[in-house]
Amino acid sequence: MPTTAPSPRDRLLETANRLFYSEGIHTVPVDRLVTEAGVTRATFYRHFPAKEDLVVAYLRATDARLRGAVESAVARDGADSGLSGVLDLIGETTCAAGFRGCHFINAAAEYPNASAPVRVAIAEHRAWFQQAVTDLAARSGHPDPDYAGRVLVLLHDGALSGAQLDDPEAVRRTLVRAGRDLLGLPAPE
Amino acid sequence: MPTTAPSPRDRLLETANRLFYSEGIHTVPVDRLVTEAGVTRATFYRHFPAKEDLVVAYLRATDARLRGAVESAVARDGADSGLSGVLDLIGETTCAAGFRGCHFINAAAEYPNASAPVRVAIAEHRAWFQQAVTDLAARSGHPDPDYAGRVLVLLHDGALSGAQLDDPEAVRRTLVRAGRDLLGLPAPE
DNA sequence: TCAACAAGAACGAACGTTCTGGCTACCTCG
DNA sequence: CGAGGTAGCCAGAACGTTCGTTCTTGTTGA
Repeated sequence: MPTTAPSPRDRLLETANRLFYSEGIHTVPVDRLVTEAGVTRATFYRHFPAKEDLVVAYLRATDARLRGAVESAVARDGADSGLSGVLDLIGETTCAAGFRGCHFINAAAEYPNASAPVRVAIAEHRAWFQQAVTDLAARSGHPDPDYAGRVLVLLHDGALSGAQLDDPEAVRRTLVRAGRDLLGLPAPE
Repeated sequence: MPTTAPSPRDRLLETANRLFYSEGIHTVPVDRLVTEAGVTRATFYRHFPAKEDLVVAYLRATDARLRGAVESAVARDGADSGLSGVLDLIGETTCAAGFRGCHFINAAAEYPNASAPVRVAIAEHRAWFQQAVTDLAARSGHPDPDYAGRVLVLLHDGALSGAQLDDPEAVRRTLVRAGRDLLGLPAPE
């Protein structure tokens, strides 16, 4: 039996995630969103006062999904610190089909005003990730976890940009090797 | 005596560089461009058949400027390989006032179609930079210049994204330290 | 009965682009 | 030298389209 159909709001969020990520935000009109989500304009504006509110909701949903993915990757690493799992996760992400860079960096390019709600959501996501990898570095016994965390963020951002514009597989290999070198992790089997 | 006034085309390019970079491309209408450049619409469309042609010209002009900046940084390094100078150049760039990330990565976020002329210009710029730092790594005697070049691009892209969204000075320090670690350069004085 | 939704028309603003008309500088050819 | 043409530019109106947002009406299900 089919599961219950997702609510209009969820369909809008799912459509927003697909279209905003693959085609950009300003280039996707409300028309496309409501058509492909199978809802009417009235329904759209009942759930989101304006298009920008959907953008923020889209980023927050993406943030929640990524937090879950990192948690899983860390858990998969078992007794290890989790840093290796996070490196692998980034590498897998950048090589996935339809990959088009970082949801948040891309959105920031379209919202230059640093105090816009969109930018607040971006800043919150980045602050979480920075803290998460710094904690992992500390847990792994790295002598300078703050530095290690910042390097991981640097490599992460660079990989997400490069994998979209250059050769994704080469970027993935470089990321994993450089991450392990810089963090003092052993080479993979 | 004042130098001769720049041509309408040059004023358009200069205005495009300023506005596109600081506010994004789709968010800046042709109205703003012609008003702030002090030209008329007719003049605009005489030099550029469409807005997208100005975007491409803006990216190519930026590309030329960056090539010159890297050349100067390498030359400043004197007898050294030039890698140190390039690292410092990136660090200075990311901390400059009005910095808003990479011209090319930002533009790519607004032009998802990988075969668009804008994306071609972006690819050409990235191919040049990749080759340039790889050459420098080879000249410095790095045992694996291809790997070193790719790491430098990774760090560069990450720094440009991070400096815009996080603490620029911390990003700069992390970039220089990580770059020197990987390249086996001595720590700065 | 009421709130959520479908369907679609409608609105005002903003967009990229084209057009009309007049002014000025420069080149050409007598 | 000087008349006449040509090309580049200014000023601003105009066009057709698309955008984000609102409104109207009718239907469904709790």
